[in-house]
Amino acid sequence: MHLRPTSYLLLGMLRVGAASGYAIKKTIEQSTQFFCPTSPAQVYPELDRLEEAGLVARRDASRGARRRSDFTLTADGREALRRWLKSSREEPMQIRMSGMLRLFLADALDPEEQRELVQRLAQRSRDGASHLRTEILPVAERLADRGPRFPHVAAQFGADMWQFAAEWLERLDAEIAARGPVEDGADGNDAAW
Amino acid sequence: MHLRPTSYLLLGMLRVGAASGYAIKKTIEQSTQFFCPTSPAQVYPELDRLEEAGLVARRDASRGARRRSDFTLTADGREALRRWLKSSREEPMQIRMSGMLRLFLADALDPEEQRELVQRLAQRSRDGASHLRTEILPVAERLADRGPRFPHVAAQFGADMWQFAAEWLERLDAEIAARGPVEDGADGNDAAW
DNA sequence: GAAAACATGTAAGTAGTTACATGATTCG
DNA sequence: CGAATCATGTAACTACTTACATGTTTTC
Repeated sequence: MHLRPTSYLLLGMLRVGAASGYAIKKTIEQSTQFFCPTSPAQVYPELDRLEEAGLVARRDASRGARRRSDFTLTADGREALRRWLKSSREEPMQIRMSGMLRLFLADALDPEEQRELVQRLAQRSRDGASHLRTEILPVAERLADRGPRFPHVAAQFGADMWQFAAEWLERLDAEIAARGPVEDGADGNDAAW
Repeated sequence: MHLRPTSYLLLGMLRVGAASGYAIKKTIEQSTQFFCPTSPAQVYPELDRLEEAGLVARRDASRGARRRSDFTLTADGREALRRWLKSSREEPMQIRMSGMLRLFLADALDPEEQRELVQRLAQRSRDGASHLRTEILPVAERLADRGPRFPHVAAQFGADMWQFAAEWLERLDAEIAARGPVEDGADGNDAAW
C-alpha cells in the first residue's frame, strides 16, 4: 500500500502518545498544522487504511455507550516510519508560503499599494512567528521534557523562518519607500518575457 | 465565478507578456514552480474558465495547420487581479517546506540517523537556494530590466529563505553533534502528550 | 440544564496530479 | 530524417476540504 506524508504524520503522532483519532486531530492543531495541514476528515479514513495495512493496531476503548478506538503502532508501523525517515527520496523542493504569489504579482499595483501589500505580508509573518512562539512552542517544550524533542525543534525552526521572512519584508518595504516616486513606467502589458 | 490563486497566477502571467497557454506553462516552470506548483493540465482548462468569465480574451493565433490561441487580459481581468492583490483576506498562514515533517518526526531515529537526516535536509536547502540563484534569478533579472520587478524580488526572497533554512539546519546538526552520545531514553512509546 | 468539548464519522465537492494522446514544426 | 520542442488538450485518479450528521460526556 502506498503511504503518503499524512500517513507518516499519523504514525508519528501515535509514536509520541496520541492514542485516538480525536487525540491525533487535536495534536495536529497544536503542532503540525502550520506546515502540514490535515483536516479531521482525513484522520479517520487514514487510520482505517493503516490498520488494514497492519501498521497500527486498534483496540476498543469505548466507555459506556461512547464508541472510541485507541491505536498503537505495530512493529511494522514503527519500521515503516523509520524507513521513510531514513530514505533519501524526498519530496520535490518547495517552499510554499501564503503571500509569495501576491508578492510575485505585485507589479500590477501602484507603488503605494505595493508598500501596503508588503507591509501586510510582513505583519502576517510577524503574526506567524508570534503564533508559533506563544501557542505551539510551549506545548512542544513540555513535550520535550518528557521525551520527543523534535516537535520543539520544528516549531522553533518555523518561528525563526517566519521571523526571517518578516524582517526581509520590512527591509523590502524600506527599499520601496527609499526608491521614491515611480520611475517605473512598465504598467501596461509590455510583452517582456 | 470563484477564482483561485492559480487563476490569479495566470492573469499575472498574461499581464507580463506570456500570451499562450504553452508560454504560461513554460514561464511557470522558470519562475513560480518553487512556491506555487502548477501542472500543464491545470493551465488550459483554467484559461477556458477565465475566458468564459470575461477576464481574458482569446485570439486565434494558429499558424498553418497548427492550432494555437493567444490570450490577453481584459479590463475586467486586470481589475480582478488588482482587487485580489489589494484585498487583505489572505490565505491561512502556512509555511510548507518539504522536509519539515521529517524533522518533526525525527525522534523515531537514533542520533546518528538524526544527524544524517538533518544534513540531508540542509543539503537540499542549499540546493534550493542555488537552484533559485542560478536558474530562476537570472531570468527574473532580465525581466526586471524591461519592467516587472517583483518576479525578481520573489526569487530573491525564495533564495534567501532557502539559504536561511540551510544555515539553520547546519547549526542544528552541530548542536546534535555537540550533545554527544544519547542521554535521551525516550525511544519507546511513552505517552507524553 | 445549557454549553462546551469529546468522539467519530460521511457526503459532496474542489484542486491538482500523472500519464497519455495528438500532431506540427524546427533544428542539427 | 530523427529528435527535440512546440502546442493543446483529455481521462483517470489522488488528495484534500468543507460542511454536515450524530450522539456523549463533562463542566459551569
